[in-house]
Amino acid sequence: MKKYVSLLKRTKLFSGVGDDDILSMLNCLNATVREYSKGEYAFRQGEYIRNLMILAAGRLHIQEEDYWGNLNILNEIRPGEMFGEAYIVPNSGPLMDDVIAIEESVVLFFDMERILTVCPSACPFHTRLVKNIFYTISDKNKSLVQKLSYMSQRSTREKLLSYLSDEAKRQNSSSFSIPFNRQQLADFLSVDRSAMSNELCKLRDEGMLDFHKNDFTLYEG
Amino acid sequence: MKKYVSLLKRTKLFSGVGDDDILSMLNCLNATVREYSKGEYAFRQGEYIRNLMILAAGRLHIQEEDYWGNLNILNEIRPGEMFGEAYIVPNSGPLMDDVIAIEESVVLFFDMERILTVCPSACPFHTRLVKNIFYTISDKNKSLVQKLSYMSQRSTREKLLSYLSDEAKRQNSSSFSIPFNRQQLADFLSVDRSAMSNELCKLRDEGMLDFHKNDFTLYEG
DNA sequence: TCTTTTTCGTTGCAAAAACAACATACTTAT
DNA sequence: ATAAGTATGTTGTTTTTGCAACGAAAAAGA
Repeated sequence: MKKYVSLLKRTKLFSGVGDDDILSMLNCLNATVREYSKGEYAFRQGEYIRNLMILAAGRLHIQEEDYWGNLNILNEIRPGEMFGEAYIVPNSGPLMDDVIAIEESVVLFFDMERILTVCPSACPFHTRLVKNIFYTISDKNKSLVQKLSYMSQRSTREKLLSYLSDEAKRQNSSSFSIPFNRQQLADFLSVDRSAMSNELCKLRDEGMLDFHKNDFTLYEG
Repeated sequence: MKKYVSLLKRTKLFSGVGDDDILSMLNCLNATVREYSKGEYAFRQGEYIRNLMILAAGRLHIQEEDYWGNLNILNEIRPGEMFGEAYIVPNSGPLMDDVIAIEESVVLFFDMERILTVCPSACPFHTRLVKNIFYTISDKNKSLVQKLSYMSQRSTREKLLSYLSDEAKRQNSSSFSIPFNRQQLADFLSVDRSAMSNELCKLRDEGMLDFHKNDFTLYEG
């Protein structure tokens, strides 16, 4: 387990916890390791999950196949990222996705029941851990809600406006940079790149905004 | 505070906690109450939130106005529901939405720091509370991810198929009922009702599924 | 510097969705 | 039972999007 400490201390879950404490917590949380070879399924749709996982190495895809067999990649998990946190809830039902290792991967398993059943005497950093998990999930929640608010707009134009408007708010300025190139932005908003590019230029021509590469400026009506 | 106990025991947050324990926990969590008149803002975009809230009575809308002044209602909060849980994270930045009372409303405030800083000696149900919050957020998270996976489909047809396919999985049967009428389903998937109705009928004519009102059946290819 | 690759805007076309309007079936209230 | 209201399906028109293809600009590499 020792060799994972340096990775874990950089994760959100163990942020602010010292090396020694991480080690004792790994024990406290009943941590176990499993390796997956490329192409192997870590979990399959229909299984029940009872652990919180952190990917230590490799790369995972969370994907689902619909009733008619169409594949859809929902998320890519990279080293240090937590997953499975949404399936810990009792009676949350079986996993609806597949989790597949697209590279040789190493996964750490934590006993979820032990995480939430606090043991302050034995493990002084337990409270910190609970907070960290809580914060991580809250953060994820927030970004999901935001993304949903972009995606629920009907047109490409409205999606763009709500996203850009939000970024302006977030960065507290009508001039700001976005972390996407055009293709990535289109993928993020689930629209066609060329149609989006077209719409952006229309908005520019209408005087609602201006941009140079990833730098945008919004103008008042 | 006593008069809120019967409401609180029915919330997810205090599920499994007895009346007396709820009362002592309200004290432990520094609970406070505030009333809002119809049309009054509980929070405004740009404010910082440091509490977890439960709506005791009335109705709230979480809404946002974009840079150009267009209003968008993101969520409706009903009595017993928790909100603000995503803004507790330190450095999570200011609130991006407005929270407005659309009816005379009563809101309970809980000190978030006290929730996560567990005090097992004084308050035996604290662990239970932490679990409940965790479960609530996880649940919310899960449904957000699911909805996002429907919404990220490009066409109405694909949105329908991914949603219906998921419901079949969830209810573990190719025959199942959905909790929406057509208009609600269209709103949920952010598509036009008549176009969706049209697409449903096409899918039926193609032999992929069948439906009577809210009861659906999916057929193998 | 020159070449290669990637990104971005632009266009035309086909497909799909939004919209509006209406007919029918179904519910609810009286 | 009847009338009013609501939900759903249907159709035609307009608008938007997706798609494919291409050239210019920018970035990355040799």
